[in-house]
This record gives sequence, C-alpha cells and structure tokens, in this order.
Amino acid sequence: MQEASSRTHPRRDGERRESILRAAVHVFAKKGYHGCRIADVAREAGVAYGLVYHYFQNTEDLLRSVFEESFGHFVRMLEAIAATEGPVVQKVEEVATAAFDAYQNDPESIRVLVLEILRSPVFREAEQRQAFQEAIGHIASVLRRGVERGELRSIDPFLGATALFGAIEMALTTLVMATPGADRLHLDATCQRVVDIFLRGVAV
Amino acid sequence: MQEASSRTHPRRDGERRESILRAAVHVFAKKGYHGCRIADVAREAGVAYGLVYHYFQNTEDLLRSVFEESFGHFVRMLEAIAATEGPVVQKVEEVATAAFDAYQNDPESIRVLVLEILRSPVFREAEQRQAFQEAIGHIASVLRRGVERGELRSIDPFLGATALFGAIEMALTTLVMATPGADRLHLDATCQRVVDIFLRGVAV
Amino acid sequence: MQEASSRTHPRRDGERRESILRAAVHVFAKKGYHGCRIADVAREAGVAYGLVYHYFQNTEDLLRSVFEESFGHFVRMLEAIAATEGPVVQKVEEVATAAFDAYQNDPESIRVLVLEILRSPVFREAEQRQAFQEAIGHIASVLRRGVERGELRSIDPFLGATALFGAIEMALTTLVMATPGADRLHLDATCQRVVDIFLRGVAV
Amino acid sequence: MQEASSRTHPRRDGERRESILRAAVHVFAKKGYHGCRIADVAREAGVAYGLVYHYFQNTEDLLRSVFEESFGHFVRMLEAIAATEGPVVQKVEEVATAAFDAYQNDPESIRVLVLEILRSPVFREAEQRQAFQEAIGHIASVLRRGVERGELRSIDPFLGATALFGAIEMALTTLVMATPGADRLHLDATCQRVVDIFLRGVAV
DNA sequence: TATGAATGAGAATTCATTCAT
DNA sequence: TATGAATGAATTCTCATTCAT
Repeated sequence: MQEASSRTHPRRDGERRESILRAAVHVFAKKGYHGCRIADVAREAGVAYGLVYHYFQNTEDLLRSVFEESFGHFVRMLEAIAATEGPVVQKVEEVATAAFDAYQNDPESIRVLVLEILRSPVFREAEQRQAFQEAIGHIASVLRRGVERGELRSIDPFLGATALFGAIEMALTTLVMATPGADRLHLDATCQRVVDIFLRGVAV
Repeated sequence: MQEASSRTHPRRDGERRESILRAAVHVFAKKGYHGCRIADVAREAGVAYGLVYHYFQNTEDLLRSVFEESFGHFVRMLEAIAATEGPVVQKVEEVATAAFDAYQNDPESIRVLVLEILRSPVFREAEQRQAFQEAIGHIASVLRRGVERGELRSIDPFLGATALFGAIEMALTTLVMATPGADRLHLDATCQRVVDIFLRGVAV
Repeated sequence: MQEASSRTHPRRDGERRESILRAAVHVFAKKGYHGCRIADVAREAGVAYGLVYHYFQNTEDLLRSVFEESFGHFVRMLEAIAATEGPVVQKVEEVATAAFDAYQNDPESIRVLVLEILRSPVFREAEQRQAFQEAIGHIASVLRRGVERGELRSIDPFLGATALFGAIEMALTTLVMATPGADRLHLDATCQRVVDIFLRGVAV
Repeated sequence: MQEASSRTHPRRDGERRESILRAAVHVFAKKGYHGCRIADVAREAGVAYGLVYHYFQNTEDLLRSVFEESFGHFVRMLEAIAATEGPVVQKVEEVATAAFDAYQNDPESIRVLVLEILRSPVFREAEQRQAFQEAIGHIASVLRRGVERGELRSIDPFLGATALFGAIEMALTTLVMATPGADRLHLDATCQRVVDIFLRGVAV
C-alpha cells in the first residue's frame, strides 16, 4: 500500500523492525494488548503481515519486545539515576521527573506501558516480573542511601520505593485515563506535588 | 443490578449463579481475564457451559459481574468510610485497612481485581472508568474534609487520594506478585507503614 | 447445508463421529493424507469444521483414528486367524484372502491404508510402527507353528512373514495404482497366485 | 535430464546443485517429504534459500530430482540387469543384491526412496507411476525369459515380479524402520533368504 | 551467482454463542 | 433448568516464491 517506503535499501538494519515495533505500540495504545492483531500491526506499519514473523517469533515475542523497548528504557533511566551521587531529595525528584517526562515526550508509549503491560499476563512470567521488581529496586537503593546518610528517617527503603512508585504510577494512570489532551499543563505541578508529599512523608 | 431470576427457588438459583461467579474469579486468578474461557469457568463450577449463558448474557457480562462483586464491594466500603464522621488520621487508616483486610480475607479476588480488572479493557469504557474515579473520589472527600478542618495541610485532595490509592495498590501488587504465602505476616505492618508515610506527607 | 441430517437426535452416539471418519477416508483417498484439509473433510461429511474438533483433537488425531479404524481392523483379523487352529496352508490362504477381501469390500479404505498410511510420517512414531510389526508378527506366528509342525521347511518365520506381507501389499499396490475399475475381476486369481508362489517357496 | 547449467564453471555449478540435492535427501530422511521446507534444505546445504530456486524450479522439481537421483538410478540398474544375458536364478539374485547393496551403500537415500517417494503423492501423477511400473517391468522381463526358457514354471511374469519386488521392499522397510544400526550384519543373509523363498516358489 | 527481505495465499485451530432436546 | 452438539467468524502462523541488490 505505502509504496513510498524503503523496499529499495535495507540500509539501516532494523529500520523495518523499528517501524513494526512503533506500529505495535500504536495499536496497543488504540486497542489494547489483547485487542492487538498482527494484521493490524502490519497494516499500521505498512508491511505484509508475513514480515512481522520475519522479525518476531510470534505475537508474544512482539509484545515482549515492545515491553523491553519502553519499560527497559525506563528502568535504565532509573538505574542511571541510582548510580550517580547526589542528595536524596534531588534523586527522588529525578525519578519522578523521569516518569513524567517520559509521559510528556511519548504519552502513547507510557499509556501502553502503564495500562497494558505492567499488569498484563506477560507479567505472569517470573522473568518479566523481575523487571518490575528491578524498577522498584533502583528507587529503593536511592532511598537506602538516604537513610544511611541520615537524609531520611529510618524507613524500609523497599516499602518507601513501592509507595513512591505507586503514587507516581497512579498519578500517571489518572492522567492517562483522563480525556486525552486534558491536564497536559499541570504535569509539572502534579509531579512536584507527588514528590512533595512523599518527601515530607519520609523526611527526618 | 443483576435482574434476580425467577423467585421459584431463590436459594438454589442464587447458589448456582454464585458458584459460577466464584469459579470465574478462580479462573481469572489462574489464567487472567483474557485466558478465561467460558468452558473453563463452567468446568470449574461443575456445570455445562450452556448454563453459564442462563445466568449471564455473555462473557463481558460475566466479567462485569465479577467486577461488581469485588471492586463494587470495595468502593461501597470506601463510600461508607467517607460517609461517617471521624478524625482524618483514623479515616485514612480505615481506608488502608479496608484494602489490606480485603486482601487478607480473599487474596484471590484482590489479585484479580488488582491485576486483571483495574487496568483491563473494560476500563476503556467510560462507564467503568467512572468506578475507578469513584474510588479515588471517596478517598478525596475524606482528605478534603481533613484539609477544611485543618487536620491536614493544604494539599489537592484528589492528588492526595491518588497518591494514597497508588501507594496502597502498589504495595498490594508487590504482595500479589510475590510468591504466594510470602509476607503474609507483614500485612499489618506494611499497611501501617504506608499509612504512616502518607500521613506524615500530608500532615500540617 | 445438508439440513436433512440428524441434528434432532444425537441418538446413536458416535453417529456423527463415524460420518466424519468416513468422510476423512474419502478425502484421503481422493487427495492423499497431505492434501487433506479439515475443511474438505467437514464439507464431505456435511458438517461445520468446528465439529471436527469436537470429536478429534486435531488433524493428526483424525488420521490416527482413521488408521486405527482401518489398519486396526485388519490387524485384528490377522490376530483372529493366527489364534485359531488349522493347517498352515489354509492359514496362509486366509491371511491373503483377508487382505484381498478387504480390498474388494472397501477399496477406498485399502487404498488409503496402503498408499497413505502405512508409509506416512505418522509411522515415524514408534507407537504406530508397532502396529506394522504387529501385523507381520501375527503372520510370523502362523508360519512359526507351521515350521514347528513340519508343515513348512525350516525358514525364519519373521522373514517369511515379511516376504508374504510384502508380496501381498505390492500386489494390492499395483491394483490400487491401476486405473480404478480395472482388474477387479482378477482379484481372486491374483490372490491365489501370490499364495501359490509363497507356499511353494516355503514348502518342505 | 537435468538441463546442465552453463558451462562456465562446470565443476562448481554441479557441486552446488549436488550439495543441495544431498541436503534434500538428508532432510527428507529426517523429516519426511512433507515436513521438508526449502529453508531446511538450504540451511542443511549451507546456502541461502533463494539459491535453491536458482537450481530448481520449485519444491516439486526438487523432489522430482531427488527421485530421479535415487529411484532413477535403481531403475537403470534393473534395466541393465534385465538387458544382459544369464540364468534366471543369477539374474534374480542380481536384482535383490542391487536393492540390498543400494541400502548398504546409502541407507538414507533408500529410506527416502522406500518411505517417502514410492508411495508419495508425486506418484499420483501418471508420469511418475510409470517409473514404478517400469521397475516391476524390468524384473518381469527377466522372469518372462526364465519362463520361456523353461528355467521357471509357468507363472505370470508380472505377478511374479510384483511378489519379488514386494518381498524385497518389505524386507528393506522393516530394516529401515528398525532402530538404525540394528541388523546391519544380516543384510546379506536376509537378501539370500528372500531370493531363496522366491526362487523355490517359482521353480519348475 | 548469491542473498535474504518481502509478500500473501492458505490452513489449522479456537471459542463464544445458539439451540434442540 | 440443564446439557452439550453444532456453528462459523476470527486469528495466528507457515512457507513457497519473487525480486531488488
């Protein structure tokens, strides 16, 4: 259909793969993971559906890849934040900002991540749940350091991380569930407020 | 809500319907909503699958009913909590306790609620999302009163409710995702700590 | 399509199953095992293809069932022949007659058996090959008794059985491969001649 | 037969084609004709699958070529045996030996020939069935001469050939079906015994 | 020659739902 | 009420074949 595309040069390796992945995110966002048909993804990407199987084992592999792209990226950001030094207050802000920025930059991906992937059946597999724990783990390590340094009162870092992650995720969920377009402006304010409540809650 | 069937054998009828509903919760818990086949539910309930259609319009109606049973019940509890007077600190504790108790009493239902229903496609329909907002709304009204009375500092009640609800839900999620049986003992402690962080965060 | 059929009474249990099985034999005969589509079988049987899956797990199960029906029947006949007493000469005649009669009575089934099943990939599984060995085994036991009683010269019964079985099967194969209708008349004569050559070959 | 390709690199070309053909035999032997995918053959041969189409029109052409290589070779051997003079007893031995030797030299090809090709759908086409008749025909002509010369009793040569061919093929089938490696030693003995039974059966 | 991305027809299989009994 | 045979739309996945490079 889209004759314009690059059937000429498979130049950048993975160009096609990338576009299929993007299309999948799009379809997930529109119809949900379980409403996502390979045919839809292929049409969205402008390729024959056989090609999807050229790049991905099957539907599940496709979902897994989308997950890795989106959540994996987020986890790596958290990892980076946790890896660099700095006062806890600032680190917590960085964590929240990372999440809200990601939403601002690519709301569709975050919508899919939050609504479709995080609690979906793919998380039934231990391997994937681990990624979830990992995210919380990075936040926990930030908090642990804060407690050790006396920047925070003596809380259970893992529990604190869970609470922060939950508060952020739920805030994003309500944003994501709201009519698209609404509340765009309040993003930064919302982020600040969540951080504010949390930091006061764990302050010495 | 559910058009109670003919009054001939009130008990019997309700029993059958009830057992199918319980079976559905069981199957949702085991295989997830999208892995749930009518045939599975019928087998689990020990009835012919044709009978499921006697009590429920279709699959979606079945899911909606499960939702009604579990989340509806929870929302009504929140509503009751919000409706009665009392210091905010106690009310917030009641909210958290309601959630953690529900988990303790019927973990399977909560697992389904948390993992399958809250973010599932049924929530794509405005009608259902409303129930979600409703839950947060009840909590918000508790907080609003607290702010008005000066029991809490001046926060946005809706945002505060979102943060609390998110923290609780994420705590339950990690519990639910953890190996079954683990951490059962720490439920009360966990509940207290989440409440503690939140209350400090919003204290005057 | 065929509204005339018995959707009224599932009276004789397996009536439908039986007709699907017959249809499968028909389609195997016409298009070969690998050319056999479930849709073809269903159309031939005059049922929806979903029904095929009601009675059979999958295509392979269907084939296996056809095999059991046809070859199983033949093996049981050989078993019966081997189980009853009588002079070897007569027993060998009975074996050959059983095969040629089966062909005369239901050439289509035998065609499928000989051309499609005996050497098909289903025989790659040990379980099925065993049925093959079993058939030869029954013939071998007939010959063994003959050797023991001095009715035959001292040959290896298993090898003898293999030779006889092979000669019969190849004779049927050439019949089956010939234009349908041809040679019908010579069946009895052919049978006698094969038996004749074999019996002379193993006579004392 | 096979339209030898351009004479530029006679050896190279033939080598490639040859290796693809060998790979095909290998895959047929392992997975059966219908389980044989062009991609499998290409991988086995260590070439890109597009190249297969350089040397063969399509899958069927590939199969036909494999057939040509294996069965064609065998038929030509039978033809040669039938064409040279000699006592029938010796000729029959030559026929059987040709088959058993072929098996000893290249069991995989014979396995494919016996299990995959002889009864496969390609034989549904008259053109190919002819090759089958041809093999039996060569044997029949040997027997006919034997009858004419009074070396054999008055049997129908075609029927006799069918019986001999069937006995040999079934003996090979049981060998081929047996666990690989077993009975290798008894090949010559088996061959002799089959010939022995047959020759006595047709002796004057 | 050689490669492998791209295509799409075709087949198996699933499962919600209906309905005669 | 209760059963489960029957239906068929919908979907996934496979694989031969083409073709630009």
